[in-house]
Amino acid sequence: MLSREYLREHADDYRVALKNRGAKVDFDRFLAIDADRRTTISRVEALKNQRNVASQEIATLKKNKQDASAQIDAMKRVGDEIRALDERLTAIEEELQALELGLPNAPHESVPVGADETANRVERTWGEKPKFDFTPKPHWDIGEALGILDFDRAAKISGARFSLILGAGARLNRALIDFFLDQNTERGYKEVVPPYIVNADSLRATGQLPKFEEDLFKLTDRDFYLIPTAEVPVTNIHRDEILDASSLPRFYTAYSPCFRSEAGSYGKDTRGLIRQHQFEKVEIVKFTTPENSWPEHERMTADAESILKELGLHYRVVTLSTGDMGFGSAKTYDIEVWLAGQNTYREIASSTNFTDFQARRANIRYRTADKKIAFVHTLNSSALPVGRTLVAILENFQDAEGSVHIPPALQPYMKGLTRISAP
RNA sequence: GGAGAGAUGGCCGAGUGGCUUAAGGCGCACGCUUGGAAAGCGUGUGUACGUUAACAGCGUACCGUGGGUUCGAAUCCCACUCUCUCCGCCA
Repeated sequence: MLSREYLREHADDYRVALKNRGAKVDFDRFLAIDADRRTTISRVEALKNQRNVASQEIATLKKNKQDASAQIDAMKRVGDEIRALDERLTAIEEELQALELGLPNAPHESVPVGADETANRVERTWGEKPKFDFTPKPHWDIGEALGILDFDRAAKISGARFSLILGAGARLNRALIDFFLDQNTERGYKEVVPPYIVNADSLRATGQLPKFEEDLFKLTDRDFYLIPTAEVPVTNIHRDEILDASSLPRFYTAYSPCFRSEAGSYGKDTRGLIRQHQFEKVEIVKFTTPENSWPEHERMTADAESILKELGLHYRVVTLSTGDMGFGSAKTYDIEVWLAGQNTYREIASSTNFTDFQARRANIRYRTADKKIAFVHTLNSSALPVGRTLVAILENFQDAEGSVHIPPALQPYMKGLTRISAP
């Protein structure tokens, strides 16, 4: 959500932002309703002032045992007017809120302008593509041969886009969670275990609702949703709070399962672990002051990158273009890891500065040193997703025999196991 | 799942229709006092929206949330949410 004042006073700038995003929203309707709201408020508040003054007079008259029926009759008419205007104002406010919740964040000036991912800008690359003297296999072939991935049985248990991870693969899965959390807590992120089921208010705060309900799993009997990412419960930790400036920045990290309906993505990434209804992820979240959010964004991205470096996984960092970035984002870096078996880079982490977009929806504020109140900035990144990291390890560290070598950084988490071999 | 009790400012807590622009206390800030401090005394102390050059004034709203009754609601009525206690169930 953006401030109404900003939208009024920088309407032309925002129109450009909408065009660059390729967003189709009725911004002119928003401006018209906003103006209507303010004139209506002025009218009804003048009437309420009149009523407040009159009820003091009525109280005084009654106290002195004098007749107040003329004043009461007059106020009955004023009351009817107030009721009518209040009803109108409620309708205006409802429409205005619906419209403003549908307005995306304005991209930062450093974001490349473009319609889609072809306009994304590569910022840097780390490591090199591993070399093989055989044709590297995709992870689904490796995993099934090693007996650590079983998609057929997962389909029997649940359906398409679910996975069953077994034996050493499950052990590696667990090791990754532990390793990621250790990496993040060493860098100052506070570990939390949040709820994995949240209410609609929380999803509205982070921006998944109202526009993206179809991406979520909703419980049918109650107003509950399964979280699509730990970003949702962790960002909502401080919803409706006023934090002290001295307590900022605040860094959090959380492991969670993530649930996504992936509606509309039929036919995409149908094989393997890349796109699942349920996956696991460790997330990092930052709350900062506005003046610190951009340097903190760079540091947060570097934090996620350093985990890939520890694992020895080749990657590149790209800045998403205006047409490719998410709804609430002011700027997003995607970290794309190399997948040797599929001969391509795939998104493994998404590092976003939301500026005050989520903070306004979530009403997360802070008190500055000189006692003023302002919205915080929120940021988050994967650090890292478990399944896709598992994929990268299987594909990049396979050998000609079909075994997979465990990166040295993970070996302590695997009781010293150095490789997973065929049974 | 059943029964009961609650929800008031940063915190505690009074308040059952108009003298509440929410008493009183604690905390906090500033001032007086002091060699300095404590104590004491005094003053101040929320948020949002509207108006505005203004974070100055003025106005409106806010006593868990949403409706209703009334000239007027923290106070009366209805629904809901959350918290606590006890019972049942359960990892």
